Amino acid sequence: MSERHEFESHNSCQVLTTTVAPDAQPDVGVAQTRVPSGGTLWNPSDLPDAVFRLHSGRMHILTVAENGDEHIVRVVQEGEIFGEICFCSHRHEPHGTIARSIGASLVSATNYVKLRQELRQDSGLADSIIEAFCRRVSDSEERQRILACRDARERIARLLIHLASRKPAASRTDPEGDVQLTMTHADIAAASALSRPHVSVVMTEFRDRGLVSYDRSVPLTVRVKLLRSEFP
Amino acid sequence: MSERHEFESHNSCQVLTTTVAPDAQPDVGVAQTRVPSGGTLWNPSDLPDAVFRLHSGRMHILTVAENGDEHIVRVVQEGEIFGEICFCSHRHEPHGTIARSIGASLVSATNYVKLRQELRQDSGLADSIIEAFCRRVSDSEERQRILACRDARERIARLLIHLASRKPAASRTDPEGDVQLTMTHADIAAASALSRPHVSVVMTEFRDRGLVSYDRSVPLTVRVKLLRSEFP
DNA sequence: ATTCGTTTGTTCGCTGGCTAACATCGACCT
DNA sequence: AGGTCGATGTTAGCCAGCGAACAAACGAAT
Repeated sequence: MSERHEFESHNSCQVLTTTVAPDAQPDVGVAQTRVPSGGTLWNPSDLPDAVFRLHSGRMHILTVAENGDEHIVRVVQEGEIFGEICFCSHRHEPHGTIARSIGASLVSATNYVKLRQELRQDSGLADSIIEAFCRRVSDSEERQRILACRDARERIARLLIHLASRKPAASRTDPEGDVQLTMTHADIAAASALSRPHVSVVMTEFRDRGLVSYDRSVPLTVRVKLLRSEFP
Repeated sequence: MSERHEFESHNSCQVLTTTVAPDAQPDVGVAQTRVPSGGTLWNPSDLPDAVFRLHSGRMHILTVAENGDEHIVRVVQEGEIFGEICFCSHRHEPHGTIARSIGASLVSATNYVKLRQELRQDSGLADSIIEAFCRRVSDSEERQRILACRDARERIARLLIHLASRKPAASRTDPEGDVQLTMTHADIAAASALSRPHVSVVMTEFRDRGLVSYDRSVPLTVRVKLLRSEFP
């Protein structure tokens, strides 16, 4: 691959690290590696030259700050493609993330040269990757719109609607269209760029108005239709 | 192409509309169409089945609200790929945007079936498209980070740095690293989700502190290094 | 020159959300 | 049981930024 591109930073090409192709076909006849529970598939010092497919299990991609704080960048589900591909001149620098297996996982590995060959043969793979990108960009742009709201109520409402809509249909069995989310007020605060106390205030108000329901030890349920009608 | 994916909305697959592959090789021997100044390449009622390459000129992709308000979604530069590709079940619905030529433009057209064929033959094209996606996601995520800043000064500073960094190196001839941007305070306000008056206040302050320079009829110059040192 | 529209500068009162601080609840451990 | 820890509820004071409103400066059109 050529080195035509000199990105200002490594960010632009790090994107694929966390881009997934949800519906790519599982490879047949490719060697699979077993990662034990809590094991790492790569470390911050590894070079970004590998692409993986998760056949079973679950992986967290996370950054570790100097003080040891961990931040989960992405959760990889079964069947997804993930890994480190780098298109810029920083390709030969380590990437700084960790891929940790939650439970035992089965993965197969390849590299970007092979991936590109596969891309040319398997048009379904290309579709999957392009779709994954489209989803990712669409998600990111929606979050921008949410953060651009100046009203806290609206910001939280839109965030909840967005998160609920993004949940795969399989996990949304409720006939009313209600969706369960497992996140704390602090998580909502972080995602909406609001303070945690104010999130609690607004959420309490939403609960009183019947837009959401939750309690200590009762998970958050979002009444999507109601929220949508109140925040058009 | 299969119709495996049923997106919740049209948004996820509309992304390619405005995704560009900046460094794709110009086609050789492909028929080129001339679009006169102010002419449209597509209209809101057209179906999203075409992909274009802009050989020369400039195009605006914009939405038109009911009241006639226009909103520029993207500016397409020479050499970029753009158009309407749709991977979901909404493929046969019109897309609602207009592509208008700013000055006379020269474009060549294809469709997504051909594009995918080309993808399999021309690995450089795949690189370009993947890189374009990576840039786009990276940009979008940076904007999220900017909007998440609670302090107006920091928000504007980061936005200016971001916009300056995104400008192609060719247009940044200044040895000091200063970058010129052509946008009004209202534009900055829209991009940073702040009120226009407050943007003016902060910008005046920045100018007094020498972080930027501008005046009526003098374009905005961003002193990137200075800004970076003040807002780490 | 005059008019018009657009961009920028500036002020003022108001309020929404922040910070800080603390209380309460429930789960989990031992 | 008690103790610990994280999540949630709640309040008080403060201030950054909003909205509204207006003035000034400039360009373009007539």
